[in-house]
Amino acid sequence: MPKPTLVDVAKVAGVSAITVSRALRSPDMVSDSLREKVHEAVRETGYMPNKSASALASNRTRSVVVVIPSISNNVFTDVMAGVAEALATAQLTMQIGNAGYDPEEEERLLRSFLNPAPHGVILAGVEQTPETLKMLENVDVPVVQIMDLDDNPIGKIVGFSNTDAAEAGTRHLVEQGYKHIGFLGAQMDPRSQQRLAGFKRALEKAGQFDPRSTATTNLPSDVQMGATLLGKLVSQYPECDAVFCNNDDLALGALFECHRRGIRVPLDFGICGFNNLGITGECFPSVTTVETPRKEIGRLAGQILSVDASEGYDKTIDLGYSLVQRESTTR
Amino acid sequence: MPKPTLVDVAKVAGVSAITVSRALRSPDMVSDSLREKVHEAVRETGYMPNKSASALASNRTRSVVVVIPSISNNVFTDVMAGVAEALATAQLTMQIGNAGYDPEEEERLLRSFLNPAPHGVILAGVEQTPETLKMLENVDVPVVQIMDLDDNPIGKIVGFSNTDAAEAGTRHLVEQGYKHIGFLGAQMDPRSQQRLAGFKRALEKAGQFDPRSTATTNLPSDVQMGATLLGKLVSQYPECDAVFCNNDDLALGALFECHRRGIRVPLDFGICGFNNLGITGECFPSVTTVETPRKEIGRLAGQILSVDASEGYDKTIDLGYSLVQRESTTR
DNA sequence: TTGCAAAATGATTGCGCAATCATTTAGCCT
DNA sequence: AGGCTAAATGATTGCGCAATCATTTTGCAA
Repeated sequence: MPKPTLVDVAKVAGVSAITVSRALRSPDMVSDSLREKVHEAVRETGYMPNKSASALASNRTRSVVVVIPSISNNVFTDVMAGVAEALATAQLTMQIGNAGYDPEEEERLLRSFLNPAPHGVILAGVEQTPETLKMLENVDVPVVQIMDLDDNPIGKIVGFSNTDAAEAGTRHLVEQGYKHIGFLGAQMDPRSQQRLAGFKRALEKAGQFDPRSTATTNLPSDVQMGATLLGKLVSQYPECDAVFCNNDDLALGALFECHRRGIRVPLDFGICGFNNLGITGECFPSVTTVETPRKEIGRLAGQILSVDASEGYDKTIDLGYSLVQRESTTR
Repeated sequence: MPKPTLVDVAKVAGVSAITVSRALRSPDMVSDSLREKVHEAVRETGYMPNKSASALASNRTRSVVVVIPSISNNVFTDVMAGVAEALATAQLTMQIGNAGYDPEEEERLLRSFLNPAPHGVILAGVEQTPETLKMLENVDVPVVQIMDLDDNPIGKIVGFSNTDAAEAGTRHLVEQGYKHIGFLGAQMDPRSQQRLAGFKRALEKAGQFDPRSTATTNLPSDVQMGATLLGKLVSQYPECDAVFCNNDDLALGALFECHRRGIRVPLDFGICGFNNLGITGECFPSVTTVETPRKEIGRLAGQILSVDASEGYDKTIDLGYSLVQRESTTR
């Protein structure tokens, strides 16, 4: 028994194939009785639409392409969860591409994903190659960039100001009275660079910036790297009495390294993270961090691509951030 | 300028369309000179194959469907990363389905993903509904189950024995001299139940099992829940002096709660986790855990589905586990 | 050279659906 | 009832590719 097609359903329902197609896709265009008959026939035959045929005929898929820098970074899995949630209600599926923080790879992935044109595209950041921009223009597919802000996005952009967020976190350390504040950063992608800029801005405003204060690497970011970088920082900047971390993994690594070295947090040393992953609120001492609306960003990006006319949304949507003060900076 | 098709490339190369198709898909079937000409024409036109048309004509996609219980669980993101890695080399893409620990939802997702037939399917565990099994049989698509073992998988199965792994972790606590060992578990899916069974087996063998020793919930598992469950455990089983946790998030939550309560780890209380997420090796004290080969499982599952004849692989592949002893159980 | 098999290339067809255009039916006014 | 418009339904076509079968070319032995 081969898979039933529209024609098979049509035969059972006693109507034409195109009517079945319409009954399923645009229910309001057919009469009530017919719609019921068609649904009955669908149930009877176990019909499932062939997505390839649909895509080929309409030159559009029901799939949103999401290209993220890393599949194992909690930040992006939160985003993905939000996207998935939003798309589910619109009967759309999600195609994940893992670009590994490389715009060229992003371009390669997109190229392979754009024929046939997907329903929409979600990209991280604004660092697309010129070829990518050209490609997206040619295909005429709705694009939402995420995790950043820009006055001139490809389509729409949903995110927050990494610079401002990092500045807020750093300023908080200043306000808590820390005098020699350092910065830890790994996987220094453009958004990390923005956060570094925000860090510098806060310290320059406070007249506290020291050129020895930043310890960064382009290696992947994880808890262990946080410990390593903290070691690097205190050896190059011994007076250092607090640190703003580019993300929570680094912050946790720094915290644990402080434990190991007998540095008292927050008394001798303040720590501020970035993102507000769940664990920062639970560990001991709990870690102050800048909360970012990751899931909400994903959800909104998915929503924007779900509706036909996304005109209701602004071109640039700033979902903001908020400082979550906890024990690691409260002395 | 519309997207170039095979015919356009063929015109430029001065050959027939089907030859272009062959030159791209089965390079050994065409002469060297022709292959070169075709590639040149592809470059010149910027041709990208239309995946829908290809899938429709061949009744197969180049996409592997991965249905996992949770998109925000680190365990499964590690698996996904492994799958993605393996598929990339075979020019296959990955379609993610998020089943939310619900076999019915898994069935719904699969139903929508199976027309046209994907290149392969990866499913977590062995708890598929009867309808799911029937569907998969009808479609005749290669299936790899993961994260568990079974003598009679749908196709192949790659994983480890959750029962044995948990027994090993619990036995380690026994061997370290802990006398009243408890169990923490959240999101009690079938694999968690197996781990609970392994826990009980170890304690019964040691003659130490106490019915008050298990604190579980069906709520989602996270660090906070670990803290909550530890509280529950010590109140219902005050003599408790060690705990085996169903996963590392719970173990970390338990560890932090011990800090808060002034319980000394490992001296007064031993903690063993499950999975060996990176952070367990870094926190203070570092946490003993049972390492599971998550990424390797994903990679192997992807590999099996990448090759045409997966006959080289056993039906059931046990990738094992290993105990990683750290400070939290070393007194 | 001829003959023949193997290798290389080509022509035709249909996959299942949606876009487009065509036709029928229902609803309503005069 | 006749005439009209809008709503509902149908027929035809082609999307771009790969499967299938057909034809041409090449290599090589006798």
